[in-house]
Amino acid sequence: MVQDSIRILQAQGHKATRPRKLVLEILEEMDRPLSPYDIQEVLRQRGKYLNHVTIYRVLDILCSLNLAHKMLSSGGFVRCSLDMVEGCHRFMVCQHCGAIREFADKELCQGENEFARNFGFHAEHHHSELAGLCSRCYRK
Amino acid sequence: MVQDSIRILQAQGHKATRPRKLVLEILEEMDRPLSPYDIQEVLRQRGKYLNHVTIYRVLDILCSLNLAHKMLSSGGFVRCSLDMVEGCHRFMVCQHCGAIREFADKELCQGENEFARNFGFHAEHHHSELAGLCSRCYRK
DNA sequence: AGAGCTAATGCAATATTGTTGCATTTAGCT
DNA sequence: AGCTAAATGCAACAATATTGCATTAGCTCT
Repeated sequence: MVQDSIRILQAQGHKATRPRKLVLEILEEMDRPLSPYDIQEVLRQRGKYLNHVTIYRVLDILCSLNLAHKMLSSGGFVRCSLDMVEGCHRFMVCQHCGAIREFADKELCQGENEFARNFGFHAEHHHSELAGLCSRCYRK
Repeated sequence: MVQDSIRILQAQGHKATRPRKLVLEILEEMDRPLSPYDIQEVLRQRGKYLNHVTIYRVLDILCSLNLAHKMLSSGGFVRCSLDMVEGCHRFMVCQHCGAIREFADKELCQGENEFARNFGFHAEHHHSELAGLCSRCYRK
């Protein structure tokens, strides 16, 4: 999976560097959003080091290629777990445990687009966050 | 309009203070998101002063009562221009001029809820931002 | 494999954004 | 007018993010 992302990076003319691999690995393992400093801390615990500026820059690129997303409510980053619907990024955010789950749906986007069009607005991409409880936390 | 918000504040046991009125006035006039420091700057230009901490605290309250919203993409705040659909906050964000337009729609929420339910997720509120071009900017 | 070129990193400094504790002030009540 | 709890301002600090520049390290081409 990290390999896939690396290949996409390279296809876009970016290099396959150690920091990029490390950041991708961390995001891969986590199902909750991590801030750049969180990522730095996780790495530190594993005896590895990256400057936070580097992490910011890696995340910028990943986001620009939709390989990661910045969660708006928390400011943290998650890796993109889909690649299906262009410009449609929807997330369920568990308010209790912080877990993230991404989904996408063309019909929802069309619905939003239609609504927007009525106001003369031309939508290009959608980012939606649903706050609530994941199945695990709901049971309690 | 500011008066309406003030009344809601009071109904919730909050006081009708000068800082709260000032912040509401500024948000009222703007159709784009303002950061707390932006608000402070606008006030300064009018010869008024509020501590930024105060502005943060006012905005916290306004958001908790849904009288304002924090725009996730920019971090800025806008006043709430609706009060129709509980827990449904959708925004068109013009990428060119920064203008914001809020909307809400029960069906969209039901659609998202249904999707979530299939993953065992129980959604409580929705915050969606559509990036694109407003009618004015689209024409260019 | 090694050399060269350019992109990427690390560092230091700084800017921006957000938070906390506490003394002082003020809105709303009697 | 006076009382009291709530709200503000201040100061200090914490967290997050950005910039310029010297150094390093991927990648390409022998």
